[in-house]
Amino acid sequence: MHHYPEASADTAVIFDFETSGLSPNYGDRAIEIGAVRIKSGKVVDRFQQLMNPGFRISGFIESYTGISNELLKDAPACEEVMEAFADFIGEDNLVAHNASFDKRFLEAELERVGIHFRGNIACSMLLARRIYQRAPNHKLGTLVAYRNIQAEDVFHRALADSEMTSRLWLKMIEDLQSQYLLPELSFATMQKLSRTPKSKVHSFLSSFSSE
DNA sequence: TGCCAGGCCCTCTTTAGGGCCTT
Repeated sequence: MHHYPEASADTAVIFDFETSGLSPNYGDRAIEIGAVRIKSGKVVDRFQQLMNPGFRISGFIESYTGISNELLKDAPACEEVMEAFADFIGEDNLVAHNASFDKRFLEAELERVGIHFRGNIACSMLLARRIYQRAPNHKLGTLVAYRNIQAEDVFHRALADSEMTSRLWLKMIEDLQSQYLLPELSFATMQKLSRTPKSKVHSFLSSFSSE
């Protein structure tokens, strides 16, 4: 897999996992993957698949996600789905909301099928904490409302959350471009911004725009 | 319905603690 951090920020795969819990190191597995591919700011492809983790999920996860054990019973195994998702990712850069969480599951599930993921992942939450410092909080649902982004009819399903994260990602690009008069933002610049101390965000963007 | 992990980030910090996010 080759990845291109110098690629434009508006071309990427935005993805989201639903899982049986919080930690793959403690036996949790993916139960659903959803993704939206954007190219030059437009949605050009989608991926959504439930997957059977091989055990019953808790009642908490059933009600949190709306994904029942009954639904998972006939779903393909994680390994089969993850191989297909690796093909879907291809060479694109990745985005997720609170990416450290989704990255852990992506790496753990891909390792199970012999794929060592080495791509770039940007975090929309870290960016939103810098760009929307006055938002009430930086949960996906709050940011969607805060920025008047079209919501899906459900939350906590993989494709719906991916769709909303993709809209948030594009909105952040749009807001940065209009606020700092930037002609184009690279994926790498977005990643750098997500690691810039909050107090230095303005100077980072100002210096970048004058380069 | 929740507090199982872990990275980020602030503060009454660095020999640490706790809230925010994700499921």
